[in-house]
Amino acid sequence: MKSRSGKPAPDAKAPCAHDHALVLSLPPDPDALERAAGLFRAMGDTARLRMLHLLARGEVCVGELVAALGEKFSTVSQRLRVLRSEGLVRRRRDGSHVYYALADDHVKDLVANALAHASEPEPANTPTEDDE
Amino acid sequence: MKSRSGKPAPDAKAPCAHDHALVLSLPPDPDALERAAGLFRAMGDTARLRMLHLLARGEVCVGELVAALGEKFSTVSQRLRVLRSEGLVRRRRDGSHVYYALADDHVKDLVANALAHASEPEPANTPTEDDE
DNA sequence: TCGTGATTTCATCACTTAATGAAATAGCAG
DNA sequence: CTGCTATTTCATTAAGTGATGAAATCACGA
Repeated sequence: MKSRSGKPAPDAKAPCAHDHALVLSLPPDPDALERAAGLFRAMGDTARLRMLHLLARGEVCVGELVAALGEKFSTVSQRLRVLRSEGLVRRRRDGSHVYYALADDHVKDLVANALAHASEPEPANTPTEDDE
Repeated sequence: MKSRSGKPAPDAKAPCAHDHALVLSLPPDPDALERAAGLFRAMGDTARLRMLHLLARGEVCVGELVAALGEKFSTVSQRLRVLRSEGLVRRRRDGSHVYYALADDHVKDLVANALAHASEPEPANTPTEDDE
């Protein structure tokens, strides 16, 4: 009994069923604001973002991440802790190995969104303003 | 050779025309990764995120922001500088007043997305895993 | 030009955060 | 239990970041 209540049922096709316009017109709930900032903060690090990008393909165990990134175990583990504390990644244990993956498609979407945005120069914006 | 290749011309209706799945399957371009992290870093601050949320409704001049947030001019200005350096906000000068607004709908989407995500507890995830 | 309101820049200081080696913990095979 | 591999936790240290007052700009009207 949460969202999709009074809405005219936006069907199940949209990648994200949240009512963005509504959220933005609502008063900024301090708690949600803080959590959202926490999400961004955790993603606001090149190394961590790279990890998220790696995890976007699917489950990867810590050792693989260490190998793939060429970092120390403790470093990778710390980063994973941060990501997990913000609910960005999910953890699964299999024997002596621990597998990590993105928590949900929402995260995948955020990462993809930002990377796509960062990849393109500008979709024809800032027409004639002083820039830089 | 950029995006929107096989897409049937997404016209001006979709909120985001990027091919997310593609971006995630691509090798992590260091440069894009860094810029994306920069975006998140700039948004990863409660105060700045609150400002973005405010700006999501439309143009606001610095003085209004100062009044609305109850902060000092220099503080607000510094935050705006950070947001602008990451291309998150746009600036328009009108006489002695300066108006700020979100750079594009992409930013609006990111903010709304994160706030929506942060507002909901969990879409039925981490069923029986150790949490915390 | 001078004065004033609006906004930005600068230097500084307090606070936060990331990387890291060492030590601890967990799971498993002997 | 012992040893071994996989992973996390801890404490420390180095670097990064935000808020802020003072000074500098900017635009405008007298």
